Amino acid sequence: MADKITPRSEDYAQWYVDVVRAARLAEYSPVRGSMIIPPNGYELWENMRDGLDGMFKATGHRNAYFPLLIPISFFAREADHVDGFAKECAVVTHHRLMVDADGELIVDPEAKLEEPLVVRPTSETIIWDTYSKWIQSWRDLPILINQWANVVRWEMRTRLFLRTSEFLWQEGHTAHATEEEAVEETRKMLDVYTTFAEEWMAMPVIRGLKTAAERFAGAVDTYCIEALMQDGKSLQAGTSHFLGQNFAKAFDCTFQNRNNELEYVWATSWGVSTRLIGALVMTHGDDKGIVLPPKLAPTQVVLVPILRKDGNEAVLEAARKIEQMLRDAGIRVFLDDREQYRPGWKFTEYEVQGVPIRLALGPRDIENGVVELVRRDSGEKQSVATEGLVETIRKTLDAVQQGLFDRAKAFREVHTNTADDYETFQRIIEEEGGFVLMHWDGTAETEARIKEETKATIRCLPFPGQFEGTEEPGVDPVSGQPSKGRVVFARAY
RNA sequence: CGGGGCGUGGCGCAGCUCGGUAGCGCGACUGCUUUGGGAGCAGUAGGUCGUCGGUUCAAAUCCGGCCGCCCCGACCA
Repeated sequence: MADKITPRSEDYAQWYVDVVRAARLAEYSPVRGSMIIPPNGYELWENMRDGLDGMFKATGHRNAYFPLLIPISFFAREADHVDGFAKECAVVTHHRLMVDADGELIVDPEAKLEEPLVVRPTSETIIWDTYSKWIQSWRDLPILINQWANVVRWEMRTRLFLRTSEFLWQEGHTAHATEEEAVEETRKMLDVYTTFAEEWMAMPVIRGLKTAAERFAGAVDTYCIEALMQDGKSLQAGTSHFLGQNFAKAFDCTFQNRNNELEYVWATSWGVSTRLIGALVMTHGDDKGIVLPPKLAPTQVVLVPILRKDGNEAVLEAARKIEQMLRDAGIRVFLDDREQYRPGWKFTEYEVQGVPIRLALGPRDIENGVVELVRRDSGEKQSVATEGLVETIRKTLDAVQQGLFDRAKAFREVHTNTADDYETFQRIIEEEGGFVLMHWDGTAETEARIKEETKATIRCLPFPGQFEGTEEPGVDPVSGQPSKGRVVFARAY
C-alpha cells in the first residue's frame, strides 16, 4: 500500500522523515547518525554537485583531493579551531584487528598508532599544512582550490540530511596575497551560493554576516545564506569564511611580497553540503511528497503509458517516440513501461518522488494527437498537442522552476516581520515563527539572553538592500542600548 | 547527557497483564482475471521473537543484566 506521509499540519518533523523515506532519498544505516543515500537521493546530489562545480570552475577554481585522515597534532595548531571541533571528532587509534582467545574479533591492542588520526570534520588544517609548502612567492598566489569530499562530525542528535555524522560536501580553500582579495573571494563565493540556491534550487535566501557567536571556528568573519523552511524555522544553507591570517599563522604559511617582505597568506574557505537536500525538501515539499525544481530533478518528465489488453504495441511505440523526441531535446525523461504496476500506482509514485512533469499517453490520446500533462507543483492537468510537445515541455519546466521560486519567496515575505518591542518579538517567534527583524545592540550578552529566553538566534546581519529599514539606526528593545540596524532573528535548524 | 518510545518473516504491527506448538496487514513468488489515480481472487515461500543469563515440566510472554535504534530537548553545516 501507499507509504504513509504524515500531513505537515499534524507533525512537521514526522512529515519530513516520512517524505525522505517515501521518496527514497535516504535510509538509515546500521550506524547511528549515518545514512545510506540510494540513487533517488544521490542523483539529486549529483545534479547539485554538477551545477555548483560548473560555477566554481567558471570562477577560476580547480578541484583537488586531500586525505580523510589528519594527524591529531594538526588540530592543536589553531586554538579556536580546536575548541570548535574537539567535541565531535572521530579518531582512528589502531590499524589492525585480531581474533582473541574467545574467537571474538577485536582491535589488536598491539596495533596502536603512534599518533592518533582524526577523521576530517573539515580540512583547513591538512590544507594549510600543504599550502605552507606550496607557497613561497606572491607569484604563487592566489590558490583557488575546491574539494568534493565526505566529512565526519560526531553529532549528538542527528536528522537525515540536516545533521548526520557523516555527510557529503564541497569545501573551497583559497589563499591570497592581500586581505582585500580574500574578502572579495569570500563575498564572491557567497554570491555563487546565492545564485545556486535561488536559480537552481528555487529557494530564496538572505545573505549576511554571522555574529561572533555563530562564526566558524577559526574564522575572522563568517558569511551565510539563510533560507526559511515551511515550519518557520531558518536553515543555514551555505557558509563562506574570511579566515584572515589565522591558519597561515598556525601553519607558518608565508610568502614574499612584491617588496621582498615576508607576509602571512590570507585565507578563505566555503562550503555547502548534502544538507541542501533537506533544504529542498522543506522548501518545496507538500503533503504528497517532495517537489523538485526542474533544474535539479534527476527525472524532469516521466511518461506513463496507459496499457490495455490489446493495442499496447501502438501505445508503447508512440510513447517511445515521445521519449526519444524529448531526450533528443536534452530533457531528462523516463518512460515507465513496467507492466507490474498500474497507471494509478505510477502516478502516485512519481508525485511522492517530486517529478516536475508527468505525461500519460493512452489510446484515446493517440487518436486525438494529444498527451496528458500534469504539473507536480500545482497538480494542474491538461491535454497538450503531441505536435510541438518539446516546446510545451520546455516552457512548462521553466514555469515550474519560476513558480516554485515565486511561491517560496511569497511565503518568506509573509513570514518576515519587524518587531520594535520585545513582547511583540517574543509573540511572533512563539506563535508565527519565520524571520523577525529587530534592532540589536551588537553585544554577545543581549544575543545570548534572547537565545536563552526565546530559542531564537541571530541568523545574520543582513547585507544592505534586502529588507527595507534594516539599515537605519535605532534602539535595541531588549537592552535599551543604541543599535546600528535591524538584524535577522529566527529559530533555526 | 536528560526525557519518551521501540526491538517479533523484507516492511509495518498484534500477541506479553493471565507462560502451553508464533499470528495479521503490506510486500515477494505462481496462476487467472484486470489495467485513464496506489486492482481482485486463489495458492506458495519466508521468523533461533535484539542479546546474555535466571525462574519453570514448559518463556516472545515472568525476573535481571547488556546492546541497539527512533523521537523530543541542550552543541553544530
